Amino acid sequence: MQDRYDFKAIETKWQKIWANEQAFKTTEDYDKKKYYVLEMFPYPSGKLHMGHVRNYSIGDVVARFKKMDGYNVIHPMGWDSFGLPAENAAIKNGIHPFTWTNSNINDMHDQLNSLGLSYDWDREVATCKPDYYKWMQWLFIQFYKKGLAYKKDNPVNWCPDCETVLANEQVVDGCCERCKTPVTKKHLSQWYLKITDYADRLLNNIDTLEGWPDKVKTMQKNWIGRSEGAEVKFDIDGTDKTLVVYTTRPDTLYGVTYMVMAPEHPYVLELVEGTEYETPVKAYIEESKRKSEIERTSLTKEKTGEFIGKYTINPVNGKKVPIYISDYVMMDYGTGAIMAVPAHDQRDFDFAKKFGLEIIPVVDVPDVDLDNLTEAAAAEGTMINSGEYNGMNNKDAIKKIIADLESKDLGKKTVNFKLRDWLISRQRYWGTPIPMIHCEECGWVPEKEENLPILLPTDVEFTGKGDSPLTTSKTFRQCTCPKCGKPAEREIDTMDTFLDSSWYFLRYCDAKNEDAIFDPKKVNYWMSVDQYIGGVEHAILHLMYSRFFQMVMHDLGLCDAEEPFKNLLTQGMVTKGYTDKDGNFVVAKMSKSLGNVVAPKEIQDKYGADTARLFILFAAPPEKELEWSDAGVEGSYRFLNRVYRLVYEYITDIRGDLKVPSEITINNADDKSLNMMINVTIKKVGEDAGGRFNFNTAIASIMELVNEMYKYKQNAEMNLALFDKAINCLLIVANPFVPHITEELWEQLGHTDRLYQAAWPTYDESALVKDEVEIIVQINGKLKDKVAMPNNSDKEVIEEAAKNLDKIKGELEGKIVVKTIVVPNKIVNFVVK
RNA sequence: GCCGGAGUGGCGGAAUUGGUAGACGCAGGGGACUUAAAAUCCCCCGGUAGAAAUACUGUACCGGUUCGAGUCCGGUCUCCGGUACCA
Repeated sequence: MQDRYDFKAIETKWQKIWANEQAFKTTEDYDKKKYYVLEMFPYPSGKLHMGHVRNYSIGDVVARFKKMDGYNVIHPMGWDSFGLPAENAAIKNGIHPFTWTNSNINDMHDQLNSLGLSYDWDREVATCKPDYYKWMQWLFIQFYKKGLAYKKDNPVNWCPDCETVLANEQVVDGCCERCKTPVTKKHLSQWYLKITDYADRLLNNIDTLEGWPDKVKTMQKNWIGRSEGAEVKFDIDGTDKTLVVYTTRPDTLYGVTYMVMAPEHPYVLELVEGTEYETPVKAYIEESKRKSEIERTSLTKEKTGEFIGKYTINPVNGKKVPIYISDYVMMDYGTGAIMAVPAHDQRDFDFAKKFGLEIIPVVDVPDVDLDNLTEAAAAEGTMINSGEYNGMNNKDAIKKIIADLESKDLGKKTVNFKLRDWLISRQRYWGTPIPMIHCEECGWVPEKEENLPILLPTDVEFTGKGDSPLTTSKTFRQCTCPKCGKPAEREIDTMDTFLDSSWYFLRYCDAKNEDAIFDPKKVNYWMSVDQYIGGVEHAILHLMYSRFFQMVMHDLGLCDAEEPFKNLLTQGMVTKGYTDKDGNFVVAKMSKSLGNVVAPKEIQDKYGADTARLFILFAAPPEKELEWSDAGVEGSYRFLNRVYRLVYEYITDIRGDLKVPSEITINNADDKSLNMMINVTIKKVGEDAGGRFNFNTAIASIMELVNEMYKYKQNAEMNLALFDKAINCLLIVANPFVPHITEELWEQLGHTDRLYQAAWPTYDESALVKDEVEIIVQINGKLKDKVAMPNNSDKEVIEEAAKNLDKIKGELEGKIVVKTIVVPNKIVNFVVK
């Protein structure tokens, strides 16, 4: 045999066989328990990176294990194939986005197969293909009919580089999530989905997601940002207007010393018109409009603002307080105006200090000197300076004040959310056309469902400038109104690609259905997804949009499940160390710009896919960061060679032409210990790979089994039947991690069936029981000695044996044993004085 | 600031219910085989003292609960992730 196993030949051989045998094709078997393993589908950039390899290796272990464990496993893959890069390639190289995307899909398909991933390719979907986006359009129309899609003229986030609008969630630190360009505001008429209608449900259901990491749940909760408070009406002195504010601290109403409106507040211009304040106020509004999102929200920013010359009357005590405008108040949260309580809110405090405004404490917070405040006192306390509420705990006062305001029609209890409606229009070509038609007479009308899909036109120009490329089509825009039949115009914007990825997991359940989005029977069998695996960067965007879609589809009667993903595993980043420009060694996420990228192909060529998978799964638990180590890869390769040699030597040298006895007898201590090791490994790997998802420790225990087998082979009297069992078990338990080499060796052993069809072995509980156990002997909790005792010895017997150990005898000499703790099969602890 | 999470050998990491801290691997050291190298196989590998047996010490820091704490509780520090004029 060769020194090193020929991974290239073995891996291509088995990939071909699996494909020919349709090894991982799944059909609905309604009597069988199902398991849905899903990995986030990739954007077909053309090249797989290590993050993909990690994501899909994890998913593949779960899928292969669950299949062996007797589940009807669905493990699909597809392509999130609409999006900007294809369009940019078209602008740059003159290739049509479809051609570019399609060729990338083919490349990536091959790369995925070269990793030996167990996908059912019959369920493949690509969001850019008409058979998929037809149903996307159909779905949009259902949203529209349900009143969940609407068009609104509004200031929107605009990315000048991508030349398109962005949803709130796609603005990160004031910049475009994709290209990092600072986002500006633009006034446009755009389509929105009413995700805010589902805010409470999206929030409340989070607590039912037991299999989700707390981190992700908290991020979603914060993003939804529910707060309870009150709206309070303040009459504006000398006008017939009422300024409504939102506050979470109605208990501080007596501490209001001024009011602030957002510069965009619709009242502002009216209130200053014709007064001496008009000019400075208008200048301030202009200035704040000019500022970018980053400037407006920057941390170090000093408070700015402008008095507008008007006052409000405090409804609780009739006090007159001045009104300011300032950009620290946002128009799109609450009512766009606030009551300012500088004593108890830090932002108001800063503003009051700068503008010399009055500060009145109204809650006596323990350990705070209210007469010399250096910062706002936001904590709980007792009401003061607040008339009839004095002496109450401020938490109780909140309820009382709200009730009193409501009874006098001066305010009401209100719930507010940070979550905004989802802006889904994009001024781009490579996305699903929004199936809406504008008619002069009928307004916006959805396309007739029998006319779907509305295909993307092919006669467009990609200039990268101006409006959506769809405007350049001669045929696309003109149409007739589905309602009245008169000439009308189609919507030329396309959908945010996050819509496409919000329901792909449902389409996998019935990917080829031409008559419906899917068969509910199939979807109800497969859904929810039992295990979803992907990067934590989707914690808010994709995962919340998908939950929203699932709820809507549930409400539309399309499927039973209300939550799409039962369990979620967010895998950590793949990092690698490099030397930065200052000569420091740093570890960072693999990225082209840092030059610390390792291409999967490089590793596969040198060591094979099994080694790549093994290393990635072994080097760290899945949710943690994984630091790439070339030496570690080498080690994984070494291990696979060790396995290969072990099995090969067994076949040629040990078994040879001998017939393996069908009965296994345990003849001696070596046999007993090897047999125990076999059973321990089956148990441990099953628990770690199928339940805890700690693949690193699962692999460690497989390595231990291999070490044990080498020792046995060398030192023990060979028990052929037992060793044969060990060899077979080893291949089965290692198969989910390293499918090619194990499948090959399985065949070499002479099996005529396939390993991918094998059942997970059951372990023998009785084989796990040791005859003799090692008991730890402690004095005052410190380890002093160990003693071997028969399994399940009585407490008294153990204590006696421990006492009689020479070392313990000596230690106990002249001391009084105050107490003795005996934990059977584990420990004896003498407490002495 | 707020909300999460984490701090264990030279390194990645184990220790699942409070019961031998450091499994497994990497790196390192020593040995066997070889003309030699590679590969392979075996042994050692937290710290201090010691030739060794062994003793003491050790899971970021301080304190607590407990017969017993990496694990539980209180406080402190550091790092990572998320988020932020959200009223």
